[in-house]
Amino acid sequence: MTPAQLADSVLAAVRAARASGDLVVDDAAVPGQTKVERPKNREHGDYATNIAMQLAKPAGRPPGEVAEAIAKHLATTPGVSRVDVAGPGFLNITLDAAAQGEIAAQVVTAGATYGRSDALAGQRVNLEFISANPTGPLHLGHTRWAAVGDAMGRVIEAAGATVAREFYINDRGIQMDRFGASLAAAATGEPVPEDGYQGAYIGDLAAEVVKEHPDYVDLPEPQRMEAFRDAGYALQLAQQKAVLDGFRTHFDVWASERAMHDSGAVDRGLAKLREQGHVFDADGAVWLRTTDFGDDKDRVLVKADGALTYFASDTAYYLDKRARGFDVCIYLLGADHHGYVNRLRTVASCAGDDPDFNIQVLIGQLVKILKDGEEVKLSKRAGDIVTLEEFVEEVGVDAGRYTLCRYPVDSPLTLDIAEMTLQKAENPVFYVQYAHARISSVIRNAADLGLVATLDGFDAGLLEHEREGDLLGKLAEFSRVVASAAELREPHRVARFLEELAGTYHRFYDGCRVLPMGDEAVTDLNRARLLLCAATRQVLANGLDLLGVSAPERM
RNA sequence: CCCCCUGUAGCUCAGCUGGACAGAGCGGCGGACUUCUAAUCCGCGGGUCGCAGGUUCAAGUCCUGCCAGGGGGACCA
Repeated sequence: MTPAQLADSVLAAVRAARASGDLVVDDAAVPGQTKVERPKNREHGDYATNIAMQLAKPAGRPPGEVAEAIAKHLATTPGVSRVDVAGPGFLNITLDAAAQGEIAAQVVTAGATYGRSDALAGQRVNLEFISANPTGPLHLGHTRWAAVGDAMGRVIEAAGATVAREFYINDRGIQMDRFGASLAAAATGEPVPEDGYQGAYIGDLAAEVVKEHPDYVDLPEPQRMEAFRDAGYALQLAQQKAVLDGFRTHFDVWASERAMHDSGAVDRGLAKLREQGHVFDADGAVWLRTTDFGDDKDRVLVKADGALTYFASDTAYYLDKRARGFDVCIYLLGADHHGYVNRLRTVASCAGDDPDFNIQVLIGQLVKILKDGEEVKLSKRAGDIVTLEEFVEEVGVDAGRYTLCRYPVDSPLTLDIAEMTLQKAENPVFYVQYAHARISSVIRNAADLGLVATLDGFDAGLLEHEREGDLLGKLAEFSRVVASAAELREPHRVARFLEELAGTYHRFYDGCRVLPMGDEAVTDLNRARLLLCAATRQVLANGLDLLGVSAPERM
C-alpha cells in the first residue's frame, strides 16, 4: 500500500464515520485530499495523519473524540493492522508487513518509471538557465545553474510536464563590441581598452582568431572589431557548448538575441504590447507602462536615439516564448539579476498573462568559493575566475553536479575547494553511490548462487524486521518527493531523499543478512530481501538519474 | 530611501510547503570486519532555531517590527 492509497483510505474512513453517524461535521469542512506522514518516532506507527485535529473545530468536539470516531472505521481497512489515537489527536497507523512489503514489488514492476507522476501533466514548460554572455568562459556561478537547471528539467519532466531547456545568448549590444575591441587589441599587441575584457583567455582567443583569419588584423576599424567580435563569439560559444556537454548539461534551444531581432520577433512583441494598451511615447522614447501593474516606475523600450533597450529584448523574448506555445516560462537567474523579477512579471501582466502562472523567476544566490581559507572573488572583467572547466577537473562531474544540486538555490553557498578535493570520500555523493554499488555487489553474488530477484513467489509478509520496514517506508516516499520537487522547483529534495535512502539501506544491510551464509539453504526470506535490494537499487538509480549523476555498479 | 535572500550544533547545511522530545555530514572521543563492498554501522558529547511581539489546539516553519550579513536599484550590461 502506498502513502497515497493510505491517504485515500483515511478520507474513506472519514466518510464512513459520517455516514454511520459516529462523526457529525459539515461536508465543506472535509478536505478533498489529505496526506499521511512518516512519523519521526518509530513508536508512532508506520504512518500518521492529523485529520482529526483539522476536523475537531468544525465538528465541535475534542480532537481525541474525533480521532476515535475515525479510527474505528479506518481500522477495518485491508492492510491496516492497527490504528492508535495518540498525543493531541494524531491517528497512528500500523500496516501489515505484507501491505507494506508490496511496495518493493511495485518498484520492481515499475522499474525506471517508478517515481514518475502526472502531477504536472499537460504543462509545457520553458526552462531558461545560465544564459551567459558569449564573451568568456563559463564560471563557477554558471556551474551552479548548469547543475541545478538541468536537474530541475529532469525532475519537472518526471512529473509529467514537457520541458524545453533554453539558453539565451546575449549576442548583441555594447558588451559584444567591447569583447570584439578587446580581441582586436590583443591580436595587434595594443593594450586592452579599459572598459574591455582583461582575462588571459582573451589573448588565447585572439590568437586563435588570427590563426584562422590572418587578414583580420589588417582590416580598418570598425570592420576589424566586428570581424574579431563575430569570430571570437563563434569560438567562445562553441567552447561553452563543449564544456556544458562534458558536464552533462544539454539544451534544446540556443536562442540568439541577435537572431530574434533579425527575425522581427521584437517588432511583433512591441506591436502586441501596443495592442494591449500599455505602451506610450514620451520624451522622444517609447515606454511600457509597467506601473499599471505595481512597478515603481515605467520602463523604456526604445531610447530617444532609436536604439532598443535590453528591457525591450527581454520583453520580446518572453512574448516569443509564449508565441512558441509554452505555458510556463521559468527563469533561473543569479541574485545580481534580482531587479528583473518585478519587471518580467509586469511584462507578463502587460501582455495579458497571469504573472503567477505563466512566468516564474527563480533567484539563485551566489556561490562563494574558498581556496586556502580565503574567498576567491569572481570578476570576469578582471579575468579572476574559477571556470566550470576547472571546477570539473578538480572535483569531477558526479561530485560537482551532486554537490551543487543538494542545496536549495536561495541559500548562499560556500564551497571550499580544498575540502571538496581532499574529502572526496566523505562527500555525500559517494555515500549514495556506494549504496548503489553495494547492492549491485549483493545482486551479483546472488546470481552466483543462482538467485535472481523476481516477483514469482515473493512473500512480502516475510519482511517484518524493523529495518526492512524502515526501508520499505523510504521507498514508498520517492514518488511524492519527486512530485513536490517538481512543483516547488526544488531538485535538492531528491538529493536529500537519496541520502536518507542510502542511510536506511546501509542500516538494513547491517542488520539483515540478505544472502544465505556458507552452505545454508536458500529461504523465502533470502528471496524477499533480495527483491527489497533490487527495489532499493532501482530507486537509487532513478533518483541519481534525475540529478544527472551516475549510478556505479562497482566502486 | 526602497526591494530580494540569508541568520538552526565548533564548521557546512537539511528540516518533507504548521505537527508529537529540533536533524545530517564533517570535526572530537569510544566501539564493531574468520563468510553478502568497513567508501559501512553503533554509542557518547554538543543548539536560548538572530531578538521581541502576534495568529493557532500546535510555530524553526505563518504575520508584524527590530538587529546582523550578502545582493540589487539605471534611457547599465
